Amino acid sequence: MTDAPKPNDTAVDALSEKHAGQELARLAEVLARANDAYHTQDAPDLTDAEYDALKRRNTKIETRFPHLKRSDSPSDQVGAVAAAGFQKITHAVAMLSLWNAFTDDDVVEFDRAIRKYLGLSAITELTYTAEPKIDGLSLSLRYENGALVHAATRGDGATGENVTTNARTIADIPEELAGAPDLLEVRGEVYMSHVDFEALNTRQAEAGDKTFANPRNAAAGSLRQLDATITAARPLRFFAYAWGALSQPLSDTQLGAIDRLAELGFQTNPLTALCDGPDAMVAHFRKIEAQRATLGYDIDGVVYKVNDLAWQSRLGFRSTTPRWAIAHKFPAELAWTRLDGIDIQVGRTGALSPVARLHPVTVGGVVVSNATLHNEDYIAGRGADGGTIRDGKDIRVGDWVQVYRAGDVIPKVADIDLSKRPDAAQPYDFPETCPQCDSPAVREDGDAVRRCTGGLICPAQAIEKLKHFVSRGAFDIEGLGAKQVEQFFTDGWVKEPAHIFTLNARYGSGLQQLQNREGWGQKSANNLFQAIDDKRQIAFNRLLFGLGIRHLGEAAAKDLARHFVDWASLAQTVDLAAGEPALKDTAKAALDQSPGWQELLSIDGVGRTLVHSLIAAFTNNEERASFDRLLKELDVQPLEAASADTPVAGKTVVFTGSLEKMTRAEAKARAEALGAKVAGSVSAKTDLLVAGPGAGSKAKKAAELGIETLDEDGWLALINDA
DNA sequence: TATCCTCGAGTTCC
DNA sequence: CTCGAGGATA
Repeated sequence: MTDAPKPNDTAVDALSEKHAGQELARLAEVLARANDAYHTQDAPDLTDAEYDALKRRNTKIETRFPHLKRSDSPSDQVGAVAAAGFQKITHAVAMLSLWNAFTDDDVVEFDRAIRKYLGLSAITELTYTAEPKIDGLSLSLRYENGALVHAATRGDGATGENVTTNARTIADIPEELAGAPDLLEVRGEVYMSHVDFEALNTRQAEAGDKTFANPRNAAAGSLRQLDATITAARPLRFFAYAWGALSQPLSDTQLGAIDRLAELGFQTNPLTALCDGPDAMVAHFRKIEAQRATLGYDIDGVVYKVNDLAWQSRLGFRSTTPRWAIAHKFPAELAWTRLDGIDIQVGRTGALSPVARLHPVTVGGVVVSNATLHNEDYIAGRGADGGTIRDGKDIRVGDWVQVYRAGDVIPKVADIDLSKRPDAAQPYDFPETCPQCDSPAVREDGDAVRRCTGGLICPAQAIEKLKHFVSRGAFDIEGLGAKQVEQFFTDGWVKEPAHIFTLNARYGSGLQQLQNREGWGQKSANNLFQAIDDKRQIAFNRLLFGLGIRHLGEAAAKDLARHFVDWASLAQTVDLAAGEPALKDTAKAALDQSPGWQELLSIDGVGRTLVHSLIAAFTNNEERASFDRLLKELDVQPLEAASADTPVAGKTVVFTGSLEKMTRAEAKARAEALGAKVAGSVSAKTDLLVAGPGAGSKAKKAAELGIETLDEDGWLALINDA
């Protein structure tokens, strides 16, 4: 496959405009035929490498003659896949992201919060490691009995892509480890040095291939090559800085563990230091910042971690980040450019979101042409950022604006140069009707966003709702992403979720024929129908989340699914509540008159706003009918099991009195990590009371209700089995 | 009632 | 990733 016929690259430069047009037509035809062969038969007529080479040639001609790009250009094909892509790997231990610090005060606050959580006094010794945060992409390497068995990208943190073959080509990644634990997952960053990046771009340019915007993209692009021989030719490097699953600890300190990784043969960062507190951490940060330009590779900050691993494990994790680490980021890069226009996007809930169309400008190594403008007040210079960053100046089309990438990702407007404001520039007039459906767009009292009132009449809302329905946390149908949903909607095939499940019956044969030219063949159509059928069995919480009811997110969907078991009982209770007067406050006798509301509000995490929203959705005839049509197609399963198999899973625990071996926050977090629910007061629903010294009324009440009660040691003994 | 924390919704670029 | 708002808590 590697010695596929090379397209004649020099010829592209020599191509006349006329011949370029003909060549694009030829490539469109050849690639379409290849796609068709790939999707409809099991025997592709081109190898992957040949296919890639032709596609690259096509892109190259399009880059040279942009106006010749065809409407059926192979570069825009939806279903066109050159190869199957990478397999998924589920991380044994999730790869989390880090909480960020932007100021010195944030670092002091980090230290303070940790001391508070652990119950340490201000003078107890607490040291941290500080190391540069490499701007690359994280990788997890799994070694069994000293041999590398697989390498996975971070992905969404829970599941990544299997890039083992590619990782093996990186010199810094050992194939074998001597003296390592039987099981060891090493985590670190794949990156590219500045010199290697420049050289690679020069080579790419000479070969007529695309160049990379920055070393990070070059590293990411190189690691995710389907052809490992390409990865091997790219100068990637690797720094190890953490670990996942282990059969035995590497050390009892963070620094010790890093040293151990170095002994095992990994590169570790030489600027890693031990700091005895916030002052030393900030000092090290300044030192690294001063060396930033001469390091030879990109970094975007400094990472601090609690050095003592026993303390790390006591601190544990918030939902997506560890409590024992933080990334201190360098100030964001800024760039000036012109604001060419303001467009309004309409979201799933009807929210009108203004987006800045910018004259393209490079910020932090990436070309930015859009930026979020949040909402009406933000443009007018009111609201949080408006006041503090740009002194309340309003944003006008034609302005010179300074942009930055918040958290190095989301482009935002930081400032405006009033001296360059065109005389004709007018304050932005925020639309009061939906730009998509002309329905009135209203702002409710105290609300920052203006919303289209069109509901499902509004095509934008309908499409966004469908995209949400097929999204990852909801139905997650393979092969049916945002692009496909949008296409099906415009074609009139799928107007609501139920239509996805009747697609085959209604358009099965039509789909196979009609879509042939657009990248769908019989094979991919069959795959899609199979993927859809696979999701007819769906967990109740995923269904609820997928419906796209306002304020009903992933967490609330789980809470409801846990309480109601099935659709019918939820619907019954919501219908009941709909017939009752809305509850204004929960402490009144009115509760007894509104059993529906009472039941819903009794669910932890469900408040009045969500109940209103549920009632609105269930009493809307159109929406209710569409729910019913959908349910006919589905086989709804109970809530997905959480961390089962712990002694306290699913139990409601209450802590009272003073705890001596851990703080309250710590106890709560540990209990929740084990699948328990922590409540504040004892009721009939309480399963277990943990009472420390000084327990008062709660212990008494628990005794009256006959609830099991443990002291702190008893609790620790119980959970330590887990 | 005020304060803290978590969740939901929206966004960009690769 | 960030902001705003909802919900829990003191």
